[in-house]
Amino acid sequence: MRRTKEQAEQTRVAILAAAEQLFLEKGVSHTTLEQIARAAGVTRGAVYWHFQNKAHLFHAMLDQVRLPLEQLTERLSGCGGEDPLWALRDLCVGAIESLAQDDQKRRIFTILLHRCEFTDELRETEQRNAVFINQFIALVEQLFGRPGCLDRLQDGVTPRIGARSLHGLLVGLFTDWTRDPGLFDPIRDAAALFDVHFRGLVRDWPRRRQAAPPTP
Amino acid sequence: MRRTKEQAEQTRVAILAAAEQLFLEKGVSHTTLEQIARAAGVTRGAVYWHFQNKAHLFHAMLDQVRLPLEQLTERLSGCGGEDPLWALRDLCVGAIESLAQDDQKRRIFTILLHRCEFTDELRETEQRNAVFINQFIALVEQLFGRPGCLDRLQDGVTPRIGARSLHGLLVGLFTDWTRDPGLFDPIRDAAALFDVHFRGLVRDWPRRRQAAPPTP
DNA sequence: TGGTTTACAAACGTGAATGTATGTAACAGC
DNA sequence: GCTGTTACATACATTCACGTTTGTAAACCA
Repeated sequence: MRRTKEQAEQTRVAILAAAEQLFLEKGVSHTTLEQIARAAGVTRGAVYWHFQNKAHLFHAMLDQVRLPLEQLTERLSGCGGEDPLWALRDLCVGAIESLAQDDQKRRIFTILLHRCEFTDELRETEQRNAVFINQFIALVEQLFGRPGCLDRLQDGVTPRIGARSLHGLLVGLFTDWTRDPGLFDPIRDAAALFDVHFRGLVRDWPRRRQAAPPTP
Repeated sequence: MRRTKEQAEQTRVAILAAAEQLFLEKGVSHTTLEQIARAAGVTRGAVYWHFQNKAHLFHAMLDQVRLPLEQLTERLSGCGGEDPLWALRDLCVGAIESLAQDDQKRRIFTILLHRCEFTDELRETEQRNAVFINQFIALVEQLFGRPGCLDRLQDGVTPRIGARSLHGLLVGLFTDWTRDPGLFDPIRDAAALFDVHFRGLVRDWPRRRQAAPPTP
């Protein structure tokens, strides 16, 4: 019984959703395509029609969340008139907060950090991941090196060290919270968790964001 | 051809070493006991004699590094006459530095962070891991709350937030460096990476460790 | 409206990994 | 020196997941 194009797309997302759930519960390599198909209400035939194999399915799943994330990061390099250090801080805080608000993001990051092994078959996914991370670090490092920022860094903090420590904190908080969502409350605590670090990075880091200067 | 007791122990460590190497290369669930056995120069019979199954083998492998780690952490709660904040800082720096010095530790942590999925069969391992992490966080939180420390924390930094952010940084640096050992040099950079954070945590964090007061 | 292609379902063949059961030679104790 | 046990090797049975192939009804198009 052939479906219409919309129905086909519907089963595609059903497969993706089922995979997401099962990967989260049982781990990527312990989840079989048969289980995914059954959970999506189809057979393995449908899975193999929409995706080449499990690795491609996994890749497609990650794309749902990586693409918007990359856009968000690129926005930093533009960074209009406002303080780029505050923009960076807001980006970090927002990233943690969004974990609590966006259930799909939470699931997918939990899978990425705790439920998959980066081995040969996922090597390509790992590479793209590494590229994104390196771009982020390079961007932050370059941001810290800007004339308006560099002189605001604490003594002894180089752009290189600052970028790497900040990314470490970001990744660590992602890892910790996805492992145990009870460890802290993203909405309430994210700002404080990063402000600790920014106070170590930036001289005279304000305790609270000062009001924006009135735009004439 | 039965072996003597020492020889038997020798094959046991050979199996553990082979598993360590293969888990690192191919991921835990993508490594078969047959491959481990061949790499160790034995057959699956030997593996099943020494270990109940792959999960128990994995568990035994982790014990090689977790047990000394737990001792190290517990030493913090004692924390003799010296400044407990500096002791904590040294513990963190030393943890990162030891990654570069101890190859086995580096391999096992890489496996833990990037080459295994915490699923049903490793649930027990995951639990013990979580217990250790929670103990570490609780210990740091309690340390920050001590009379001699609490008043040295920066305004707005609670023991709760301080402990969680510090652990986040620690985990993130582990994760980042095991993913890409070229990202920074543990020996050269570990101190700077943590000092950024400690400056955000503690008031008047010294740029360099001042000489210890002369012991009378 | 008839042929073509789509979107799957069902069936097939295959290799591989697991756990267990059995065999066996040598060590360790008496 | 005999025996029970150890430290494995070998053989076996079973299950399971994968990839491919074939079948098919319905949608899409001319």
